[in-house]
Amino acid sequence: MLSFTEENYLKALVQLTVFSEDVSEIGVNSLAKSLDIKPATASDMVRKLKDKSLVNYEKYGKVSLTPDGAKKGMMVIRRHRLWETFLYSKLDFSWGEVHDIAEELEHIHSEKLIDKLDEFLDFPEFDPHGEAIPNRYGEIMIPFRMTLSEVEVGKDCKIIAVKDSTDFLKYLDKIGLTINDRVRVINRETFDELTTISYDGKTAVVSPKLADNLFVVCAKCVKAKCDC
Amino acid sequence: MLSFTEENYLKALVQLTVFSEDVSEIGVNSLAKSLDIKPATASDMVRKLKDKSLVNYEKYGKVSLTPDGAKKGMMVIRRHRLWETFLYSKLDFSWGEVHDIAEELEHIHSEKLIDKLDEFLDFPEFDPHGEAIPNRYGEIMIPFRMTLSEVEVGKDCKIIAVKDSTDFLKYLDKIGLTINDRVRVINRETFDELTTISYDGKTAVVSPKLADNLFVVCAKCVKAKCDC
DNA sequence: GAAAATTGTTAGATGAGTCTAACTTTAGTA
DNA sequence: TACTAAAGTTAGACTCATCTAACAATTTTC
Repeated sequence: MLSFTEENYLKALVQLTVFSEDVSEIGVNSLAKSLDIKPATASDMVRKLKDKSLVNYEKYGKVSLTPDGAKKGMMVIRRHRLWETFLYSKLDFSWGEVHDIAEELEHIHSEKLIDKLDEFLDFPEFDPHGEAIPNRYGEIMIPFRMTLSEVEVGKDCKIIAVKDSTDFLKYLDKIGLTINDRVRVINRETFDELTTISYDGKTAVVSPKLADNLFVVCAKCVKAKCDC
Repeated sequence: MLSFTEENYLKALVQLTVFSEDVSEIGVNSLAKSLDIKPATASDMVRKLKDKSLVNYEKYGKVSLTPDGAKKGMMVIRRHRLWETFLYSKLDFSWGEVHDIAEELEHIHSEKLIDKLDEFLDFPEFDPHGEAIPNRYGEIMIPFRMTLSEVEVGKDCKIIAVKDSTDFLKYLDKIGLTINDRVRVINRETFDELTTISYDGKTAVVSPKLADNLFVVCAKCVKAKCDC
């Protein structure tokens, strides 16, 4: 059984490699930085993970996950995202609150628990931040993502995820936009990229900064890339 | 913030003192035994807990909980029992499976999480084993307990708890008895104490051994001691 | 009340995960 | 290419929770 700490290393490695578009290996320094520990500590731990065949590594080289390590890291992420979904949709926590609690819950080991939780939540595909949830085999659909900035004028779309910064979330609350909302793009100025949208009977003008941080899918086909 | 380990000590102490009818202090040896560790380890830890004002202790003396220690231990038990209830009633786990998973879940710290979970479960008073769940202030109603053996012939009662041994649970499953069932006592032989009961349209004759291990309340007033 | 049994303490060791400080290797640049 | 900066490693130390082995205090029993 992996320790709490080992799981965190694997999770970080998945996030830094599997979920990164171009990087599939990474240095000890950046790994340490992402875990907020000293390189010396990470160096030791990477050796330990290599001994357990969870990572590939040679002294002074790069770190990458073995298939086994990737699967185990992916399961931590599965647990994290399922718990976040539970907290958000069943216990009524806000977006901002779920992460820290899920950081603890993700280390509860029972596989049966997670599969039952998955079923209880009706096999959600995305967590409250719109991140895809790996299935019980550790497989994940990484969807193409379209932002509100990319939606053509006249089209309808649906918000599936948002950039999770406190200020941004507060602003969204204020203008009454939330996940799963349907939004129509009414106009976009070529001069300054200000976008006029309508949703829920309201109309608003939003900045490109906001539009860049709202991830959406086509309201018709529910895809990020389509010809609708 | 208390460590996983410290919490387990406090939990054990609550179980050995607060929940014990006559004992309110305990020796290092029995504490060690109940935690399945060596007395030497417990001895050290007790000193540490004393330094944190969680227990009262003098060398070669007895251990007892301070009010602060008792409250913190009680909260671990609250978390444990609420999670057990969640696993049993929402995720459809069996009685026997919930304990081990709850042993891990009980150490998730967020107070808000537990209060929300409590609300989600509709403020249950008893866990699936029929044990009372402490409230958010660490207060607990320890009910008088009546067993099926004590119910007078002709009266109705409701099963609120069972002795949790695998064999016993299997037997209950087989005869179709479960928690929350209403049972009427039809007859009890003075000779061998065999009790005839009816429940759910069925009739069964049960041994004193079984009847002693089924905890019930009066079906009318939902109390263990009553004049109904 | 002294011997035996039980209970509890201390000292020293271990492994996990972390740190700092000093050193080594690799990579980037003038 | 040689120097410097960045990245990585090693050694030694610390904390936490545990152990074993030896010893000390207390309680029980005859």
